[in-house]
Amino acid sequence: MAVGRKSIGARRNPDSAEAILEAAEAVLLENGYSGFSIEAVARRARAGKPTIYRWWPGKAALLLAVYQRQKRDVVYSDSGDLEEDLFRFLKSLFHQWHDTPAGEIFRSLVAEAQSDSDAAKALAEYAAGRRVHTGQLVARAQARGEVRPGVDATQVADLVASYAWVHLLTGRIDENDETIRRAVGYIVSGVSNRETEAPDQTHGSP
Amino acid sequence: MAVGRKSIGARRNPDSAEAILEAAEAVLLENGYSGFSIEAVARRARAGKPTIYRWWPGKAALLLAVYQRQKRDVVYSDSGDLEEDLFRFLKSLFHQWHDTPAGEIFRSLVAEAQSDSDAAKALAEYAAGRRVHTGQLVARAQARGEVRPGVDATQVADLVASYAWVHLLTGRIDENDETIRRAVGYIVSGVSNRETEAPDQTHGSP
Amino acid sequence: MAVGRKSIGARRNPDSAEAILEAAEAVLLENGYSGFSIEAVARRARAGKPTIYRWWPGKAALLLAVYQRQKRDVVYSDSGDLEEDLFRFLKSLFHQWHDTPAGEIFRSLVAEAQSDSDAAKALAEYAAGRRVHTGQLVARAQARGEVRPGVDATQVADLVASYAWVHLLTGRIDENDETIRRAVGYIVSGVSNRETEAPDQTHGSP
Amino acid sequence: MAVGRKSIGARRNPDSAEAILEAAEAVLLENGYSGFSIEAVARRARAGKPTIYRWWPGKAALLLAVYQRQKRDVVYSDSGDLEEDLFRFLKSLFHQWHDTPAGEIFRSLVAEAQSDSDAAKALAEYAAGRRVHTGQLVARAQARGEVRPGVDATQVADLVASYAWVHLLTGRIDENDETIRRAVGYIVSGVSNRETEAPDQTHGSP
DNA sequence: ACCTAAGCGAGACGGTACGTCTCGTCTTGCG
DNA sequence: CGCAAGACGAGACGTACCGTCTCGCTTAGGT
Repeated sequence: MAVGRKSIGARRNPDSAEAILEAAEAVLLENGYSGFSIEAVARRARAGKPTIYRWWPGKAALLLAVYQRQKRDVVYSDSGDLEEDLFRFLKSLFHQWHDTPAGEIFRSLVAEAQSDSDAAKALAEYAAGRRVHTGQLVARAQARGEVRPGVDATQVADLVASYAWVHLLTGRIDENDETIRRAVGYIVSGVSNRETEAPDQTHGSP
Repeated sequence: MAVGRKSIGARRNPDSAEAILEAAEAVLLENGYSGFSIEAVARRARAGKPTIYRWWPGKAALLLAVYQRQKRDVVYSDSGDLEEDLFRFLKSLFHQWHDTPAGEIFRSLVAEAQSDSDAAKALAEYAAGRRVHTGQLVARAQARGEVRPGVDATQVADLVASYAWVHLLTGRIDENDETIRRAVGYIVSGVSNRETEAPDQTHGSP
Repeated sequence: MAVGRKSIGARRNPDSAEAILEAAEAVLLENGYSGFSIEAVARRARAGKPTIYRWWPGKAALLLAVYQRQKRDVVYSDSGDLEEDLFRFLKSLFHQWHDTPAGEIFRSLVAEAQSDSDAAKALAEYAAGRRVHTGQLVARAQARGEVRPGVDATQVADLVASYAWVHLLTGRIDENDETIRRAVGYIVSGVSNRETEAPDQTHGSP
Repeated sequence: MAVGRKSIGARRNPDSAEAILEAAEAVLLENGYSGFSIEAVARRARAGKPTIYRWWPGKAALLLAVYQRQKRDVVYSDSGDLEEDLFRFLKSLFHQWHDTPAGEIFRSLVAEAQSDSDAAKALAEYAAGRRVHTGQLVARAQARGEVRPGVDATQVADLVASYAWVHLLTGRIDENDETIRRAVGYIVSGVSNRETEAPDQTHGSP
């Protein structure tokens, strides 16, 4: 906690930016989105409000910066089985959202995006990027013939991501493995090439 | 617009409640969620703030009431084809969200739920209810053998609803028909019983 | 505490009036003037607000009624010595203000009179009446030749009453006897007929 | 009327304080004590409410500040005759209370002091100071042998001030000269050293 | 014996003010 | 020129009372 941080002359002090982001994350974690205010962040960071506004135009931008600062180490496995890959991806994502500030931050960002157009734009761009990224899992499966050729990989990713988002937004990121796997199964078998298979006899065929 | 609305005795005046909900909806539409405040609603409804607080504990509850007041005439068709039914459902939902205040209200409600636990609880309950409801479409298809026996109808509804929610929250409710139909197709064929079918050659191979 | 008090037909129920005045006094005593509100009185008296407003036009009138309801047993002695009579009067008044709700009530009434013209009018009338009344002490002394003929008895009473009021309003009703007696002495010897007397060598010349 | 008043850095802006006090005085004058509210003052001063609360803890403190801001130029003459001095003092005081906002402000302050202990304390201190101050008139007369040695000058001032206060509080500051002079006469001759005099043949002996 | 008139408790109504919070802007003085 | 600091105008928050209104009830007095 940088105490007595001062100006480093006529230029931007990166320590301040860092302290602000850290404080923002801490405030978000401790008091939730409703307690997240520029004032609170400034107080916590021992920074002046103008210093925050100088670097980020407002709450939304700060929130976004906090989210992007999170090092995202979601697993993008390549087991050779799309269903397994997507399951692991969701598990990893839910785990990250559950055990790190990332979930709270992302929730806040989505909320903010509903009233702030800048945040909305940023979120849309971010989401599109993630869809393409996650879509590569599907595209890979498609390349090895696991998925039918005509399938839109990005849209499959959209379905998976939407499932994850809504679980986050409705407080269901502690969903059990079986349920997650089943959901993934519905999607994967919907795009699968293995037509003869009779997948997902959920509760086990004898 | 009831002018000079007064007390009707020692009990709630439905006119006031109605005027407040109407005003809330109007404020939300005109100024968006960020401009939605109890003060603004009171002003618009020509009601005292305490009158609002008497009936709704806060912003979240009012928002929820406004949403529930919306007469929801989403189409739950029964065409005998699940894919068609779900497509029509999504189309109808997107249309309602796009052309009536419902979309803006629901966006606001989801946002509110990220910081207000009452709203979160209410939203969770509401969402669960809708999943069951929409799930009946799937259950019906299951009953007529269109969907495999082991499939969890509610969870299929969850996938469909999640797709819709995220589209709303990321400003994509003007999604084109083909894309929607494709997404539905992925899910439906994933739970379908018609194993021999080669579904969804989306862009049609000649 | 009259429970379940009801209407007694098409006329005022004295029990209600009584209960209201009693409640008003109690509220004033317990919470002071700042906590004295029609709502609080109604609550305490288990009376409807309109019942209060039906009989008293507002806070001021109620306050006045409460004050007048106090049985005032201020001593108007007739010792044959004006100074003694006035001293006893002040002592009695201070004692009453100190040991009964009367003081708090009167303070409140004076305060109310500064913003409410009805209370002001009522207070003025009341004060004028008291001046005349107390003036009789002086007039009696005048009749027996103790006070000079030209002296305005009412005005003397005014001086004495003013002294008392200001002591009440500035929290000095616990003034010690000697001081009170001295003040009275100044006034009385100012109107006295005994010109040869050298009165009130307070701190005693031997 | 300072328009577009802004912050002048991390310290109090005297313009704001001044504007607030001025507005407070104006509100008090125009709407009386009953119309005197922090909101009204803020509105009139084009100031935010927190700016007021930052500098004054509440209504009472603001009222007191407004009163103290009044430049008090009450006449303290030294004619060599105590009766004349006190008469002129009262005349000057009544005139000030009548023709400037001072009277309304002081009335309000006394009223406030009946429900607010801070105001009560401040008023008590102020009043004590004034008694000492006015007492100097008497002490001076005492020094030149006009007043008996044992007399408590402060207490005489108390009598005079009480007379004035109560006249203010009961709307009698337009009292005629003769009456005022007579009242002063009663007090002065009560403490006078001139024992042979037959003062105050008020309505004239032929 | 019925009817009507008024009082009763209750509590909702449209308002205003309270004192606190955060917003985003502004200006200082130090480094 | 960046920085911490914090005051500024603005306005929303949720609560307390204001004085008015209407309800459903009681009861008495006039018919």
